[in-house]
Amino acid sequence: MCDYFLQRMEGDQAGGGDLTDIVRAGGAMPGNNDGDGTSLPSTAAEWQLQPADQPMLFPPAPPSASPGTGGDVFGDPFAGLGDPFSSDYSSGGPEFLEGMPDAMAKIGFEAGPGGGVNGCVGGGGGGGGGGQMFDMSRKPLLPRGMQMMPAGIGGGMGPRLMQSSLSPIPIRPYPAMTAGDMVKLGITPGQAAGCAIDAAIGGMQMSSPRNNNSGIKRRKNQARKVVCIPAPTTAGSRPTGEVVPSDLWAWRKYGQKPIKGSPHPRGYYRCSSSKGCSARKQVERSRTDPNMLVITYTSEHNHPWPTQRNALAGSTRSHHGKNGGGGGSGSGSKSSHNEKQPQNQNVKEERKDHRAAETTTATTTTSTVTTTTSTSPVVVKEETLAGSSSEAQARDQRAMDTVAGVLHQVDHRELMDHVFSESYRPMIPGSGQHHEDFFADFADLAELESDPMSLIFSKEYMEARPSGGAGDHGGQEKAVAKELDPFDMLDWSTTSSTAGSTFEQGKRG
DNA sequence: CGCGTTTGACCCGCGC
DNA sequence: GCGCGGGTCAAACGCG
Repeated sequence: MCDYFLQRMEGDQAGGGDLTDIVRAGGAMPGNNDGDGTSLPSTAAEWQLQPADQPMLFPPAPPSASPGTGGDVFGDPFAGLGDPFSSDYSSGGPEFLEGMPDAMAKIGFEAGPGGGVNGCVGGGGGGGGGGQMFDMSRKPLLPRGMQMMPAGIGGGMGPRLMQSSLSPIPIRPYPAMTAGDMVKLGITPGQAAGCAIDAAIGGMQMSSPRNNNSGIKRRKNQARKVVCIPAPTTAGSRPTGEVVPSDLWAWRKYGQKPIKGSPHPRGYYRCSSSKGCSARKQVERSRTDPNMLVITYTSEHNHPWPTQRNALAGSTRSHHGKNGGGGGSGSGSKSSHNEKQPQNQNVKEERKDHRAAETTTATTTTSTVTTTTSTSPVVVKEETLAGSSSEAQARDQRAMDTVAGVLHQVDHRELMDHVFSESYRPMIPGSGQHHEDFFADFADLAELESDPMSLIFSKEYMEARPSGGAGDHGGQEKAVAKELDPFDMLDWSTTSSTAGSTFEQGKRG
């Protein structure tokens, strides 16, 4: 991997200064072992306990966690963040901090040399202006508790972890690569891993309907959102290792293609929640870090959250899996539908949809929001392509490859607090439901007998969690967090077993 | 029966 | 204009 990465990185300065906002979302996830057998903490407590100076590889995805898609047309939960990067913070540094919203202020940024924000991927060569993990040209409204990668991948990418100095909520140190790792990867402090995401965005080709029929232009001017998440590897993986995190939308796979230069194929998914919905997403693994999945959301959902009927369609297969997990977390070996949710869960999803559906999405410029939930590091990048170029395409995969390295984590509780705070609450015309109500609904739902929650905590999920758990915070707290954390409701089930040949094949096209 | 995945073929954008 | 690579279509098939 390293060699490959080096090759990829050689001659590439990570996009120079065009690196943009990359925020790492992530958090404790159900502990499980990744392909490397690395045991990872699954709870906040665990994360905390994780020695800051003991870098870990990217944590595997939790069997029941996903980037979440409750927030926007892309099905992204972070859509609720709106466009936090709307204001100008190009100067970064103190100015940046001052103007930074409360959420951001708590992140504990370190003013890097040159006024840049250290801790951000210094795509531009550390500090100062150049690229940065966060696009300082935009106002980063990160959820409280969110923390930037300490010392930044670009600024030093050290193992040391930055704790939110203001947030009482402990920030889990993200098992990020160490400086040494970066070096091995050929990433210099000046090269923001996060740059990758930007690059990926810029160069990634758009998935879109064919021109001849749909009339939708291809590759250009299409809003999309890139989410980098740890790939479920254990409970949520197929025999072959293919893992597909699910979100709250119903997706139907309509294609798969091997991507040149990548050992992993890219899966193409279309929203099946509603006919005529143009929402699509592409799922592929990071070339350099198989444990990371790069999900690109394209187009918008033209409908509210999956209706119970629609969402359920064909979902029984996956949810009534032989493993009986009942929860969608990649239960059956043949669970063909990773993305489907149990009926009960759909109920909740519908509620969530009320707020999610209205989130505006397409941004006119690049904006990346990386947040960290308690269960999974997630990098979200949202942008509208102004155009495509070979150059961008060239950066594409590099971006993805490095995206994993720039994720940041944030306590999911605070994250959600922000996500559902007034600031992030999507404007919902005709909807009088406020976030308080929303949470109330959550609470109510949590109490339901056959509540999705019960499904979420599938057997696999529970088993995957380390028994010891370093449960300093106590199970009760965790439970509460779970109830309030939509992300935990996400399903990380696997796709059908028939796809087992997915990675082996890769000879299509 | 309806939904999903698989997968070969086709189409299109783009670079040369 | 050609070839490559990526994205989509759609028939075949599986599953509950």
